Amino acid sequence: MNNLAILIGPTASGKTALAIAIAKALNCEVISGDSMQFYRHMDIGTAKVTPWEQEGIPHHLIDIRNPDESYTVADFQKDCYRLVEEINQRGKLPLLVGGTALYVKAIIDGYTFSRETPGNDGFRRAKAEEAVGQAPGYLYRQLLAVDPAAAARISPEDNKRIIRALEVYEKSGVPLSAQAGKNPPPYRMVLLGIRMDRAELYRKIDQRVEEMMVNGLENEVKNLLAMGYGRNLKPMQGLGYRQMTAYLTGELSLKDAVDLIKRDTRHFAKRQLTWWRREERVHWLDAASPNIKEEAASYIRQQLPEI
RNA sequence: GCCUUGGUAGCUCAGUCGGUAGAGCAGGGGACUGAAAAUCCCCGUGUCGGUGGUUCAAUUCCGCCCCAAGGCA
Repeated sequence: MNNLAILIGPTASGKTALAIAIAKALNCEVISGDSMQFYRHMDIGTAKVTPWEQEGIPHHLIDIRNPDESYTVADFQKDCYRLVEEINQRGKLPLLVGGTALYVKAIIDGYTFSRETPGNDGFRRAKAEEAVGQAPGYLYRQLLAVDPAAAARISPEDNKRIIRALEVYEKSGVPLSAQAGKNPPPYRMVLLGIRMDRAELYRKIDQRVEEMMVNGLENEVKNLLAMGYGRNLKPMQGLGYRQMTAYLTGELSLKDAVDLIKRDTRHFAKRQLTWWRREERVHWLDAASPNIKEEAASYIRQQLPEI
């Protein structure tokens, strides 16, 4: 049976460093579960592990797409399952390190994505335009008609989810609610989470944003724009990139842009916490503990005795 | 020293023609199945600067005091 260790925690909580320590102690290869680190040329704003920091530990699913190439949860799930297999075959332990909770959940719960309906930008744009000028709830009423079960779980204001549900129905003929299920992989899994005092977390976030500025976030975004990667691309709407683009086009002062990055990152961290707060499978480690590395490694050893 | 304008939620401010007050932001909680660092939902009691007075009733009107900003000297 394949083993899989997973490390989760909000942004700036210290996942990267802890992952390296665990990997060295337990002979791991790291699989990145971060929806922004898939993209090349986006290093500073995503706080991507540098080659130096990797200390020779293999890292997967980093720098695998250009910013204008799509890479979805379903793609990730497929790649991650494959990697878990391969790494186990090498006699090593895969360590999934995730900031993007949806992606990690897709792995550990085995989300079953609808087969024939990958995202279709054309459809989405057309749907969004169709709703312009219509009464509120226009798209939601369409969804109620074709997939009431999905509609019941989606807010009438949440147009992105409404459009996706309509997309699945119209492209496949099968309601989203009838396709979305779970099929967890038969792995022996250990799930570790980093817990940090909220005020401390927010201080770390502010500090990290300042460091990104010193490290040249502005130039990184300038280069992306110069390469032709515009603000409409998904990864360019990520934290740091969106606000810096607004600064570079003169819509924000530098100070306002930096303040917004900090604020939006705090909001993001808060949302990340919501995903895991009541997840009983997580074994929480205190970020303030001086022995966190040893605690992490020994917990994994204890849960996966045969590694 | 005098004049003016302010002092209301953590911040910026609105408001009460006298019946103890509400927005935005911050902050908190939640949802999440092919955009997810995205998207969306819910949560507002605070000596209304202090102190006297008028009044059945003052955060609101009046006096004095304190603080801040601007102006005149």
